[in-house]
Amino acid sequence: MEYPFEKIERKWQTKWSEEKLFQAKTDKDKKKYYVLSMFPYSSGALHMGHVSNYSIADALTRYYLMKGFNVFQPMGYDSFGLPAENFAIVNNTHPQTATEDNIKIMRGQFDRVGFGFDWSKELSTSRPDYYRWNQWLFKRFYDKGLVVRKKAYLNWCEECQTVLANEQVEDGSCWRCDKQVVQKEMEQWFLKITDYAEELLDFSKVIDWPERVKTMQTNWIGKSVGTKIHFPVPDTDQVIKVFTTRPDTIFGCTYMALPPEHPLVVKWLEKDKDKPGYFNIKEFCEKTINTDRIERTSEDSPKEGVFSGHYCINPVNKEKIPIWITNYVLMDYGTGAVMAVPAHDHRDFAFARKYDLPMRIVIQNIEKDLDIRTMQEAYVDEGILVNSKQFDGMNSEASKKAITDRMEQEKTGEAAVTYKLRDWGVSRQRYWGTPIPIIKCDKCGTVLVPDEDLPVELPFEVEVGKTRQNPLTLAKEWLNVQCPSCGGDAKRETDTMDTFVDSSWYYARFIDTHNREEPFSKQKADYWLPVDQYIGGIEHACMHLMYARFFHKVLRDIGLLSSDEPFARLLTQGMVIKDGAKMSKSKGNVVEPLYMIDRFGADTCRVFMLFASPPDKDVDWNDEGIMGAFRFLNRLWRLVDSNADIIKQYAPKASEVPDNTLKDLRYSTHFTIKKVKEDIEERMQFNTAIAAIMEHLNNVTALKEPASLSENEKAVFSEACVVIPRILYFFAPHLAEELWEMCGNESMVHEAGFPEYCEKHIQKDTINYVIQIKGKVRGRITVPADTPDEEIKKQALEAENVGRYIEGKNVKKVVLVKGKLVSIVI
RNA sequence: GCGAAAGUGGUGAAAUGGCAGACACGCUGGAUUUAGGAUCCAGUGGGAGUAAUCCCGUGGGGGUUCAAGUCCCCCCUUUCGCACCA
Repeated sequence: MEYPFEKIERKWQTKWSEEKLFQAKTDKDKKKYYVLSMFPYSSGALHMGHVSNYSIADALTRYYLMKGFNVFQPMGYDSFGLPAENFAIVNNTHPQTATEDNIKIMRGQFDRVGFGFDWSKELSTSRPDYYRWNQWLFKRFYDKGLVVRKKAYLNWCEECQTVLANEQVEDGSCWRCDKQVVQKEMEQWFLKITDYAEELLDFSKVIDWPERVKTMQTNWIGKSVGTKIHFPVPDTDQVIKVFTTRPDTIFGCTYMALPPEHPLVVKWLEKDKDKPGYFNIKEFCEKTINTDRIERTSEDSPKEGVFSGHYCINPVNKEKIPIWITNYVLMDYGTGAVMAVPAHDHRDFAFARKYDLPMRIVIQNIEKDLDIRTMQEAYVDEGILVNSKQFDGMNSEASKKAITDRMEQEKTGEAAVTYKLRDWGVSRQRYWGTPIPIIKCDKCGTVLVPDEDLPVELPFEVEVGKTRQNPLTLAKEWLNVQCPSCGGDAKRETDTMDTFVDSSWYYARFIDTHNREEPFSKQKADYWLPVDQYIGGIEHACMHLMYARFFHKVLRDIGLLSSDEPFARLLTQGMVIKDGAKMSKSKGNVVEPLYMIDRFGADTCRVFMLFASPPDKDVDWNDEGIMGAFRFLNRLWRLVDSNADIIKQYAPKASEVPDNTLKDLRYSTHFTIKKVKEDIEERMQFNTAIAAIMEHLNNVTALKEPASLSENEKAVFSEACVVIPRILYFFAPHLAEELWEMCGNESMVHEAGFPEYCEKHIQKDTINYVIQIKGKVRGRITVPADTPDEEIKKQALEAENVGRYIEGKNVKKVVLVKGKLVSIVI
């Protein structure tokens, strides 16, 4: 009843594996196509999102394989990280054991779906032969000055007991466990991604990335161009530098705003103990620093502050202005100081009104004169300068440059650029990650582990989860080492690397997984990279994808490869949705891929996932929907199964048959080839390609009793059937191979290549024209394809049902759209 | 608040400015019996009509055009991202 998918799928999976079909070899004479799906976390189970993602990638892999490309589609596991450690704690096992077990399970599941992965290049980031190169690269970054150790206020997750990068904080909560993140001052290792901020803004070297992702990264990097202005503190050698995008408002600056973390404020807190108001200031600073970051930086939290008792000098007019300590200035943006211009900035306005600080209008609105006494809000738009001495009368735009130029001459300021992007803190206070290859020696300070001592392996014998502490700090044998420099007693760095380091260059390791001498050979990198098509979820737009671009550029700059970008084309695939929500255990709407494969086969699952919606949109899973895909494959099976003899005998003869035999079916055959090719290559839209194949199958099965056809007709029928495996291969590869064999072929489908269509079979000799009158369809005619334009128009005017609309009316114009319609204007 | 994307039948969705709803699900009626989540046939946006045919219809309102789901302007809704960024 149902086609024997289980037997078929096992048979062809074995065959592909035996033939090493997907094992890629570096071959300069062949055009390469590197397809990569974001590798999964080693959770131990594939979910529908994976099946959807990998079905897209596999379709492309097999399509380009058929087209004769040297395709490469590797797979591996992102296997370091907190969940494994937490799992191990709960289940009283070891993260390594749990991870390796999970990988075995997942590999088994992958095999069931039959994806064309090159398993000879498999990697797993938690294995020393991978993470030793994390350490090696960390050292190269260090040598280049891209690793720094800084003290900073960092996002700390109490639940996970670790620091998080800004990118890993979502709405103030940990991206892993959802617990509120707190601020904690710590010393950390940072990678200087900000050194590459400018280049990361440049997307000219990628071929095709979604605009959305480019915009998200651009906003995240947050470049702004402005001026740095120096405000000296009288009677000291202190200078407060501020960054502003509005130097045109400098004459309106009536106070200086500093955050409590500002070094000057910290200094004052130490030495001003006897000054009046000290207690107040100290209390305010402590309260503000301890306020939750989200609460403090939320736009609608009230602006508060306290006068510091100190003043500074506005360099343009030498005015003495008070310095306020405030809760609305951030230490880690710009210079950590703001020149407050209440008349022209919303925040400063609110603050000045609250504390009754002076305001001065220096930008006049061209349309409506501003008046301090009546202003309800700051005027933040640009305008004409007033109260600005020699700059009066200039417009904002011109004055920005003029004022900055003047400051540069007087050495009181300079043009400057700042970014929102912060350096990437990579230290994690947890066990299950790459050890940072650093030794701390009391005598020599920070010493790098020599290359020949890499990898620094994670000690296996640790007490994971016994305390809240990082187990590495308790692993005495591992922790205590000799300093490589002086030979004295020293200790290892116990922080491990953020797992995003692992995924920042794995696409490059894949091309040379087993290289023991270097992370990958440059020669191979220059052939295989960049990845031609990268596929994964949008959630990585500002994290993984940006880190990987950063890494790639550094790899280039240290001479390991030559390309500028890691991923030439990026597809962000949608999520799998069920009952209006993302599948998740907590919602109880999870569909297990293995259950579906058991019931309907891997091919049906793939076809359904690809058919349900275009790849970049969410897929709506519904249990009825998959039946449609299953019925389609069954109908196809029955067609070939019951006509195999005819197809075997007559398929080779199709090209010799007169063109007019079963013309419509022939048209369907060749048109479908064209449609599938264009949908994949030009639009990467698999749902319409599959719909076209379904439609073609409907056309073929509309022909009843093929056995009673004439010889020529049998040949055309056979051609129509035998083409299907070749255009279905990348969606339902197992069934396609089987059908192809049933049709009498000994080769595998990809060897036959993607079929060519014949232009002459998709030419129609009669054409249907729609006749529109005032934009509405009022009739139709069928004319021979070679009918002259004038004749078509003439016939259109005479057509049935048209007469009653144009009778007695003046026909002003007749528009002919060749091959489509005639529009009559009356 | 700022920015981006989207809004089409009962459902998932199709439509280089050119017949809106391909393909599929679901549903209705019929055939068949092997009673399976089977197969086959017919129908299926709303309304009027025996029918030919006609009217209405792509979130709402304007506009451009012989012709608009598609292009332009305004508005509404939803989703996503950013959010005191000086």
